[in-house]
Amino acid sequence: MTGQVRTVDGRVAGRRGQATRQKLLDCLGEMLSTSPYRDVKVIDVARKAGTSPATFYQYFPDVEGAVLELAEEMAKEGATLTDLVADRSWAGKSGTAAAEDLVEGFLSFWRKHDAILRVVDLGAAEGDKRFYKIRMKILNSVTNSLTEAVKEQQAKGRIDEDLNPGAIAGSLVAMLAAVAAHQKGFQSWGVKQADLRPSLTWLVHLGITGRKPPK
Amino acid sequence: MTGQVRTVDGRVAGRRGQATRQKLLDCLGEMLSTSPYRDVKVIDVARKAGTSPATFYQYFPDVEGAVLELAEEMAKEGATLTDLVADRSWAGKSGTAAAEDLVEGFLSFWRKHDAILRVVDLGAAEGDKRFYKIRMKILNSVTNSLTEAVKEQQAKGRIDEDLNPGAIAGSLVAMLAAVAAHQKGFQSWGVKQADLRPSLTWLVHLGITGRKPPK
DNA sequence: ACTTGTCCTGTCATGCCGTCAGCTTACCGA
DNA sequence: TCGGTAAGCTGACGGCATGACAGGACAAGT
Repeated sequence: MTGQVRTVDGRVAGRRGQATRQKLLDCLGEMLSTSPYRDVKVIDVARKAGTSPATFYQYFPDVEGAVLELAEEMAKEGATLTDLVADRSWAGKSGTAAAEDLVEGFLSFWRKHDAILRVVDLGAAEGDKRFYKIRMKILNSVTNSLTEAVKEQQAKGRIDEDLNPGAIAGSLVAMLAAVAAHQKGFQSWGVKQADLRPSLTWLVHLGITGRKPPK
Repeated sequence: MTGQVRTVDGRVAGRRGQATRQKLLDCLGEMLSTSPYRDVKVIDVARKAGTSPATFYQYFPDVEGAVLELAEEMAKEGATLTDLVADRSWAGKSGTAAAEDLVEGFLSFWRKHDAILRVVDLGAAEGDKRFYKIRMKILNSVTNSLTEAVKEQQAKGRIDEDLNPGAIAGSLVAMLAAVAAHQKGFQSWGVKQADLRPSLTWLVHLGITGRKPPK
C-alpha cells in the first residue's frame, strides 16, 4: 500500500534519512504550535532541526507538503476516535455515559493536535481536497456511527423522520470540533472549561436521542 | 471615537488616499477568496490594484494588518446578526421561526464572508487577541441573546439549572459557524445543502428550549 | 582500499519583503 | 496667478526565503 518512503528526487530513504525526515516533521509540528501558520518558514524548521533548508526540500516539496504528512500521521491516530462511539448504547444512563465519553475523547484529541488541526481546518475550508480528505478521515468514523445511532432513534419515532441523520450527526461533530478549536475563546467569554463539557454532553445526547439525559 | 484614517507614517489620508486604500482592501478580499491565505503576497495585491508594493505599506503594516481592517469592516455588518435573535419568542411556532431565521441568517452571512472569516477563525484559534476580539464582536450579540433565552427556559424548569447557559449558547453558535465554514464539506458526505438547514434548525431549537419544535 | 549508493550542504539565481528618498499631484491662501 | 505645503506615489535597494544543483561526506558491502 504505502511502499517505501521516498525523497523528492526519487531515491529510497534509508535509516538515517528517515530519521532526519522525522526530525524535520517533529520540528515543524513544534513550530506550528508556537508561530502562526503563515509565518512558518522552511529555513526556521531546518535550523531548529540542526540541518539546512536544502535537506528539507529533499524530503518535502514545501511547507504545505510536510504539513500534509504530519496530518496523515495524526489521522492514523484519529482512527481511535471510532472506539468512542462504536457499539455504544444510547439508552438510559449508558446513553449519558456514551455522550460524556464522546465529548471528552473528542476534546482531548483536539487539544492534543490543535496546531495541525487548525491548519487542516483552514486547508479544508479553502477547498483543498487533500486537507479535506484528511479531515474527513478523522471525522468520518465518528460521524458514521452517530448517523446510525440517529437512524435507530428515528425508527423508534423519537426523531422526525424527515430530518437527515447524516446532517444531524455531521453538525454535532462540527460543533465538537469547533468548540475544541476555540476552547480558549470561551474562557474570556466567562465560560469556564468545566462548564463546557456538561453542556456539550447534554447537547449531544439531546441531538442523538431527541431526549434529555436522565438525572 | 475613530478619528481620521491615517497612513503608517502618520499623515492623514485624504479623498484620493482613502480611495486607493479601499481599492487595496477590495483586491485583498478578492485574493483571499481565490488563493490560500498563506500564498497571498503583498506584491500580488498591489499589482491587482494597479499600484506598487510601496503604496501598500503606506496604508498597512503587512498583509495581516490589512486583513484585520477587512475583518473590522465585516464585523460592523455582522452587528445586523443581532436582529436575528433580539426580542424573539421561543415559544410554540414562533420558536420554530426564530430558529429558522437564525440558522438562515447565520449561514448566509458566513457564505458571504467566508474568505475573511476563515482567516479570522485561524487567527483566533492561533491565539491572536486581535482576531479573537473581532470574532467575539461578531458572535457576541447572538450568543448573549441566546444565553438570555436559555436562562428563561431554565427558569421554566425545561433545562437543567446546573448547565451553564453561556456554554450552551456558545456551543450552538460555534456549531453554526463551523457548519457554515464547511458547507461544501457536507456535500461530498452525501448530505445535501437543503438537508442541512432543517437539521440545524431542529438542533438549535432543541438546545435553546429543551424541546422539539412543534409540527 | 575500493566501489556504490545514500545523505547532506555550499552555492547560486530568483523573487518577495519592507524602507527610504525623492518625485508628482492636489489643495489653499496671498 | 503663483508659490507653498502636505498628500500621494514609486523606483531602487539591502536583506532574506525559496528552490535547484552539483559535489563532498559517510556507511556498507566486496
